[in-house]
Amino acid sequence: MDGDKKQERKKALETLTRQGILDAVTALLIRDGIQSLTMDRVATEAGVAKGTLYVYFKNKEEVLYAALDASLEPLVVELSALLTGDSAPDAKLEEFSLCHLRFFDEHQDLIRILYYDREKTYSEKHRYTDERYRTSVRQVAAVLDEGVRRGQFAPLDSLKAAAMFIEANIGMVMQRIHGGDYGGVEKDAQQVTDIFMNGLKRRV
Amino acid sequence: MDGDKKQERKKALETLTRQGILDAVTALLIRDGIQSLTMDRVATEAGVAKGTLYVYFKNKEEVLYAALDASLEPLVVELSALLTGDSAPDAKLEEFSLCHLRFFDEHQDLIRILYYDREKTYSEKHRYTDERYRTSVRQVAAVLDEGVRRGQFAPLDSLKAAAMFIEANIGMVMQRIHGGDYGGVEKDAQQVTDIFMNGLKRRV
Amino acid sequence: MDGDKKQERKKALETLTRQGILDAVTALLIRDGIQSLTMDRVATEAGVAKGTLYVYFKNKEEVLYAALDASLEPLVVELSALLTGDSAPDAKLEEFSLCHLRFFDEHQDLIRILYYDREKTYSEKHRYTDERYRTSVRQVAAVLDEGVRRGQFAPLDSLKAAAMFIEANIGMVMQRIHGGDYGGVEKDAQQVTDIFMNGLKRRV
Amino acid sequence: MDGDKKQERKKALETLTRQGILDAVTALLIRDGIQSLTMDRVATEAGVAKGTLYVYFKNKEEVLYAALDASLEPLVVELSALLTGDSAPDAKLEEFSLCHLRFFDEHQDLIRILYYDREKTYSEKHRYTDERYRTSVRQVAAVLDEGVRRGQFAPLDSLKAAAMFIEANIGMVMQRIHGGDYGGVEKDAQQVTDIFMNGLKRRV
DNA sequence: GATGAATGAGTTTTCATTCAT
DNA sequence: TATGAATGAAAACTCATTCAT
Repeated sequence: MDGDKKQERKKALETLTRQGILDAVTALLIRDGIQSLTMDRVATEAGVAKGTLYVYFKNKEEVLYAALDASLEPLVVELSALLTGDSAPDAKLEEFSLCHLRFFDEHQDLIRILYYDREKTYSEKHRYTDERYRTSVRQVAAVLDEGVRRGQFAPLDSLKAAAMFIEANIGMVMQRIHGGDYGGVEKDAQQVTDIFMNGLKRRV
Repeated sequence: MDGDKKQERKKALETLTRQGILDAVTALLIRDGIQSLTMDRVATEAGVAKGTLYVYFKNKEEVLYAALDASLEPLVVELSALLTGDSAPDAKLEEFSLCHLRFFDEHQDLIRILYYDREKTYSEKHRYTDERYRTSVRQVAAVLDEGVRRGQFAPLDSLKAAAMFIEANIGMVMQRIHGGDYGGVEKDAQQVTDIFMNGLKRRV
Repeated sequence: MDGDKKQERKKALETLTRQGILDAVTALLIRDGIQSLTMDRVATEAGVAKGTLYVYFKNKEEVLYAALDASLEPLVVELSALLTGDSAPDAKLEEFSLCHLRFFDEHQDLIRILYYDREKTYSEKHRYTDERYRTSVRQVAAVLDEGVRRGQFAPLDSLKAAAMFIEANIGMVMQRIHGGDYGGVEKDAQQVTDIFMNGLKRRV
Repeated sequence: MDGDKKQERKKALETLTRQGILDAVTALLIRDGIQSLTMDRVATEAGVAKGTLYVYFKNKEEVLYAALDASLEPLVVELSALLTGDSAPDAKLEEFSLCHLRFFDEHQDLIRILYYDREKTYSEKHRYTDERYRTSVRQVAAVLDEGVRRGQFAPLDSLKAAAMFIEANIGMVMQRIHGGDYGGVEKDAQQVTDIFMNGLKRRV
């Protein structure tokens, strides 16, 4: 039967429009920032009518939410897999830095959206970005705790150290962006690792 | 002549109004965030007419800019003094952490304005907050360079490490806020210092 | 041949769809009022695609028109039959009240549609509801005229008295609804009849 | 001092704008009905900017509410005074009819707004019109009760009879409008009175 | 300087209707 | 016939800014 095929093609088309909208949002966000993001512009950029946006999304907030979600999904998934994997704690942190820097090396402009526009994007209920952030903090903290248990790291307040670590990575990314650095990710990841690994290490 | 006195009184009154407006902005910013800051509300909160705002400031952007400036001035001045002072590099970093944490311990809500609302606040030309941030990065980097020169710290990319350090401090503040921590600033500052000092230390 | 059968079945199905749409409209009208009636909701409620509505009806107005028509048809037919029947004028009025109250006792929510949403529903050309109302007025007026001719009622402006009578009945229904009365229709019909019969009666 | 004068003039001007808006709403309501009432048109009709509407009223609902309120205020006040006055019950009802007819004779178009657009105008919370209507019903019912107590009227369900009476008066107005009647108010009021007085009268 | 009424461009959102499949 | 994705005109509402007093 070709009913299935039709269904399939239809679904594909739908996804295409939806994705087109999300891409448009991301593009606009990167190009002009969140302040000047209007539904009008999104529609124009996506090449659809304004009304179409409301066919796929309930309101502006949802579009924004979905777009950020889609953009950051890969990073979130990768980091999460990495942190909850089987490697040793120090290896995990090293990987984390590398992964983080690599992602934003390829998607430099997303950092502005992710970290500069943090919180403001959403209404009070919807702090999704923040939730994602909190999850990262907790996962890193778990890794630190494991390191302490294994005697690799000195005892510490793991949640706070985790926040420090993550933010330090962000700082590194931002500094790279500001300095116009492209490439050389490994060296920078190394520096983060060096400082933190030594800083955390149990001192004998 | 009492022309002078009049002039004086006038000036004093003017300063009072101006300050009143800035205080209103800060209060509103802390209370409701940047999204819901309107000139209308500022005027109401300050107890002046809407038109008065435009007597003292060119436009909304300028009001916001001035208010943030006024709020963060003390911190900026203190950090700047500290970083460009005569202490040893490691002592400076330690002081920096302590000072940073202390300030946001007392003005917890300002961190949201300062770091979450970063960039979005201003138009392209006016990245004042960011400028202030860049200055801090440079100053910390200078301290690190000095530390390297003195052989206290291992060689490093000082700008990047500076960004890491500053962001790590911010991470600590945010974690404190999230955890609802009040007080105990010294212990947390100690953890930042511990990790970074050991991390930066020249290894023999 | 089964062409006929096919045709038949087709027609039956068509009628089913059509009726389903009308039922959906009535249900929505009763549930949420006319303000929130959208073609989208009608389609959803009826379980058909939005486009289908336009297969069976020219536009929203026609759907609404047809739905109200279908809902009120029974009452209109009954009242009309009653008023143009063979009973005596006073009996007719008595029956009218009873019938009117009974109908809206069973379909309480329709009164809102019928009398509150009167006129607003339609464009200038289409005052169908109103037309139906005018017909009722004329029919009741004819009954009154007959009563006058027979010497039962005192001479009067029959159209105006008819309007009064009909509206008085509506007033009774609304009061019943407002008071949350269910049942006891006969007693209330009796009061309408009592007042009007005595009021109209030729005084000797 | 002329500070007072200034204040006065200012207030007068404000009231003028406000009243101008309300007049515009009433005019549009009468001319085109409630369906086509848009804030845009109100602004144009009132000769002010759209934004000005929102300076004086919170939203569309409030404008509508205020306009109807202002239009019907005189009638409501007059009827209320009349019904709660010192006259005998039958005189009150007679006066009511006369007053009611007279008002709508002069403001024929308001009846459409008042009675056709009843309820639909407002959101669920705001049934002001309806509240006004309920008050009238109660006041008339009180008059009827008083008539019963005095032995002028036969015992009855006063609230329901009151609703009947009021609606009958509305029916009369609508019939007059439909018939294009102008003037002759007294005769029509007489008919309402005749029918109801005789209908209500205690029968011996 | 101080006021605050008035502005109007700009924004989000709705929804009846169309049309290619 | 039936679909439902797409449309776009129209509506409500916001708010920084101006300007006459």
